[in-house]
Amino acid sequence: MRHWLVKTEPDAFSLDDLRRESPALWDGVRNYQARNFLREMQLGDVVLIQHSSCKVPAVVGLAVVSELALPDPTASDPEHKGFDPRQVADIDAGKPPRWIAPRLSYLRPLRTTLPIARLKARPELADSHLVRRARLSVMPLSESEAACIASLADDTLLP
DNA sequence: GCCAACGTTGGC
DNA sequence: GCCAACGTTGGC
Repeated sequence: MRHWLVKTEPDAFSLDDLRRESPALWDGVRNYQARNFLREMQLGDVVLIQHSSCKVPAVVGLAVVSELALPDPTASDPEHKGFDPRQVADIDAGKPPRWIAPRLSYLRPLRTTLPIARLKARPELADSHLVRRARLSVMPLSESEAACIASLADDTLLP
């Protein structure tokens, strides 16, 4: 079982929104590195939800991967902001969809929410994607990184 | 709202 | 295939 971290803007879709709408399609990813990580997700993997572009950016809760990478419907919708005509072309050509979305099921809030600033200060996380890769919206956590976060959050990070 | 750190686009 | 211009993300 792997741990992942995903970012979401709470004004658009918060952890509470996920709780109410669980399970929810995690759509809208339009970055190839993030997409590749979405492809690697396995059923039962635990996903840390991080609120971004808000007052206190922080890891706030947990979800679990409950359905694997589906074609992202928002990429096929011309009315949608994330529309990408190449998605339609891929599907018409019988190719794997360019943009995908897993389904995530709400688990729980962290007992202790973890502001990003606090995580960035931790030497154990200095080499993590979280600290090193700006703007990446989906990333894996190593076992040691997950253990560090589990300790800080006073949570097992287990389903 | 600023701006650094990216990723993407398109002319050549 | 290079790279300048441009757009976006997201912490601060």
